[in-house]
Amino acid sequence: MNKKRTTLKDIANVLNISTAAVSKALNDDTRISVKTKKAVKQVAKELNYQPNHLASALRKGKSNLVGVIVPRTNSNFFSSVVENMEGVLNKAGYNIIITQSNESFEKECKNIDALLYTQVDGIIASMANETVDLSYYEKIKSNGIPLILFDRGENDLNVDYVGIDDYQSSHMIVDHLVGQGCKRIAHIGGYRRTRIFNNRIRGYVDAIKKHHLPPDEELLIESGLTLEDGRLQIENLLSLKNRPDAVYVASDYAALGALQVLKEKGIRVPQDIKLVGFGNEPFTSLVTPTITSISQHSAQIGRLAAETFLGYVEKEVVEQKLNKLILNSELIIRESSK
Amino acid sequence: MNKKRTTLKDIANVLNISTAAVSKALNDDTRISVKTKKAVKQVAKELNYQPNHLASALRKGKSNLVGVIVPRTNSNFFSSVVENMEGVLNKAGYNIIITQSNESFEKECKNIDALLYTQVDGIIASMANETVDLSYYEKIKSNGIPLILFDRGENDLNVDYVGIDDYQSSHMIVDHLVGQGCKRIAHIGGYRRTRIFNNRIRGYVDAIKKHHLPPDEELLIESGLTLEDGRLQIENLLSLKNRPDAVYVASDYAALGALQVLKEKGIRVPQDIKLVGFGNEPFTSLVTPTITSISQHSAQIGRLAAETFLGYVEKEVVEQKLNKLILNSELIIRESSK
DNA sequence: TACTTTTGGTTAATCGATTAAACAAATATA
DNA sequence: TATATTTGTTTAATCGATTAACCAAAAGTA
Repeated sequence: MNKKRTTLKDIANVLNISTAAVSKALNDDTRISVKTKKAVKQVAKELNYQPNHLASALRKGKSNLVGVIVPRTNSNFFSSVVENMEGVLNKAGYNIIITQSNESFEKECKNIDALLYTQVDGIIASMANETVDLSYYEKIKSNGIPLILFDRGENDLNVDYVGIDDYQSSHMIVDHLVGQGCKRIAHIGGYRRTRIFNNRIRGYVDAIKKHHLPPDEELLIESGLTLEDGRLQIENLLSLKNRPDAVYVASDYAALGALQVLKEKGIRVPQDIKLVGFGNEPFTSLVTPTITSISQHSAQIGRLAAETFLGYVEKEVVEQKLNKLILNSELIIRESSK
Repeated sequence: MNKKRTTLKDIANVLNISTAAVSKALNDDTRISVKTKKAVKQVAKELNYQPNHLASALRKGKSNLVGVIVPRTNSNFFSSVVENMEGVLNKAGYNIIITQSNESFEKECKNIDALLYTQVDGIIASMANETVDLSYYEKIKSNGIPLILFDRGENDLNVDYVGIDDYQSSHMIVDHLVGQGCKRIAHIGGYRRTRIFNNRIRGYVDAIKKHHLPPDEELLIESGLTLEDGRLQIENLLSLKNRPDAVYVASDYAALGALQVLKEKGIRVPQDIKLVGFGNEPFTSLVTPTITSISQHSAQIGRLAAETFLGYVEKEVVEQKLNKLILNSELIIRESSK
């Protein structure tokens, strides 16, 4: 019934003043008397006035909306990143629109279009695995709104980036395994074309060298890092004449797949082979044995990405300073590597 | 540099026609000549024209945005629901705004305000556990936009609802356990005040009766259903003189907690005690033993909720027919109960 | 007193797209 | 030929909030 939302005009009519006065009163303009302000706010409450965002955003040329694109929200990492991002942005008066690419390039493009169409004031994104064509991201830049990438970010784009130090993380893992007495450490990694996986591989290779362990091509594998990939690649490693005594897997899901196979074959973890994952997904502490993994400080990544965005919109001067924030990760040591 | 987005006016100027003609051409109005349409679309592409959603939404009084509120996106259930919802809505020309309540009533209220402020055309929500005060949901209704609840929905609100048949699900579980030879089946449930948990409890009690098993108050426990709660309550059950031979836990997380304790104590699952969870979270098939659970058809719930919304906005006549869609669930039998 | 400031507003333009109403030119119909 | 209809477009109003520019009245100041 009561479909009509109350507008500034309705309030103005009640008090017999102009809509401009009402608008200013609600925004606490100094040129409006305390008395009028009180009256306006009173009537606004009575009529259950809800400002029309579309109108004000249109007029002000600013929507106070930030678009967020993630591969999927269904991992702990991304959901925690988003939650913290939202906390920071809400406090600054922004609301966020979360979209999922489902790891699909096509969906990601659609999301970007939808967000631009909604006139978001900025976009914070983590790219889909598939994404290699960056023209859609260029589109964001050419729209003149800030773009901040996190976790998965091709930096050829020349935009801000927040993530962890993957190279350094690999060092931590190898150091730990060597400390546990391992001499043949394998790495089931992602594909080199994705920057973060390339960095993990580089870190692994350099750390192996650092410890004067014999490098062995057979011990380094690239894969898609799904659970299935983990199962498949551990089989390959087990079929070697000279089996590894430790496996560092660049994703928790693949690590879990590897663990399943090891258990099925009666190979004891960590006694026979030590295992380390990456990402600190909740299940790593739920399975038996619990899996050692790298925690990516999702909360901090979320906050920093949000603050980077705010740095752009809150400053008058749009200084195009590039921020590349590389955080340290943390090695969570659990049963699988002790 | 190129901060100015191109507008209808820019296109109109290039072609020396009115903005009205441009608008109509882009919307394929029949009164515009094919020639003009072609020219307009051509120029639009050249100037990289992006329609301003705020302006058109303001004018049309319709934002083509649907707000979605979930407790958290980080479970497989909700993320799958949302994904499917989005699929249906996108096809109908709607974009969605996902918000998380983090199970907090306060956050939920803020989300509702933010969504209304953004002028969404409707809201699809699953309520936070905390939520008992429904005034904010009333606010949505009084705004005149459709409200559809799923999974967690207090139906006193008199709004549409999509969910599974919890009562029936309990029956399936008990039937299955009885079929496996169990005689003392315990239930670690949620709090009765939440409708879905109450239904699960009712189903459990009635199914026990149906099979002529002796009802035992000690075997029915209400709890918060976190992993910790699962650990705690299984301890209670184990300390009984007469232990249960099966435990039906109303959440996978709590079931996992129970499983951990059972394993720690050397009690074999399923040989000594059979275990069933609820929700079919991915980890149920990852842990050892894999956990039998109830799958909630998240994809279907998402699609149906979206379609229910479309039913409101696409029909001219706003018939306030209430839809309560109760779907059948599916029992996924795994190692823990065989 | 005469002029300047301050106070507290009002008017009107604006954001960009849509659309009802108007209208000129072309075409059809009687 | 005269009138009616169709085609293709323009004009102008509109959505609701904001804001630059303006103005009248009250208060301050020389």
